[in-house]
Amino acid sequence: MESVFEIIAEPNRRAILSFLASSQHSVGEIERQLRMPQPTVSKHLRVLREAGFVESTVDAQRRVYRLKPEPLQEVAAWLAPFRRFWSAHVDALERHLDRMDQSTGTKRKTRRRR
Amino acid sequence: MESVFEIIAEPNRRAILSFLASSQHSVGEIERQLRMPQPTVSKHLRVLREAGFVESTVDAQRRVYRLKPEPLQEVAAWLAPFRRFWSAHVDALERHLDRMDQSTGTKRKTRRRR
DNA sequence: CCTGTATATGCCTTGACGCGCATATGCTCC
DNA sequence: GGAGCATATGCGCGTCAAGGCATATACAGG
Repeated sequence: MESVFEIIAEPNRRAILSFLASSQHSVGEIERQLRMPQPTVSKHLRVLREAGFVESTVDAQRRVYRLKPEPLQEVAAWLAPFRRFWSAHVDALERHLDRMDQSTGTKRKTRRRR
Repeated sequence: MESVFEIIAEPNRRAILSFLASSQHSVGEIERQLRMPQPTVSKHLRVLREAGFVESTVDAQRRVYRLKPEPLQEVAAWLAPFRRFWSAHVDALERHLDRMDQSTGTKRKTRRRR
């Protein structure tokens, strides 16, 4: 689990990050908001913390987690070179994002009959 | 292998994408440039193709692959909400990226100053 | 057709990771 | 200092994806 990309490959971790984007939260708040078992939350937070995505401060028995920007900026940095490329394709994107809201079924049937 | 994030979690696939960002290339060119076995290249290209990251056209026996923008834009879309949050932390980023230059092989030559 | 080249696919093994569950650690307050 | 809450960690299991290798398909030219 070294690269930032592997870290954000996990849906629950992305959910945690998005939740923390609004403001900082305790473990319990994350647990309730995202409806995942507490050990799961703690484990993901550990991964995120060790990768530098979040940091925590202690408030009595609670631990409050907040975002750290660097790793996500690293993702953005990798993404940047592609931006030039897609400026030409802007409207194709909008159609794409619209389409994939409900369909997660990524099954393509490239049967070539003619 | 459903989400775009899992797709780009694989280093070889990111390498292929980055290579294709410059221009389109055949499978053999990718194979030689990135020095990976041909079946590996084909398998990753299959994944990328089915996820909509690339498309191919046939040129005699060759298959020429080129980028499609939508999935990467999807990543950018997920990343967008965090951007507001970073703006405060800009210089912390530069330090971070500077530090990880030699570990990841990402090229960066930004000089910090104060 | 047959050979060589370019690309794709199938099978197998291996290793990593996420989860559930139980349990441990830590802190607060009475 | 003991009870109770908040969070962390250890363990075992199932799953799934990546790599290596062999092989299959497709196409071009002699």
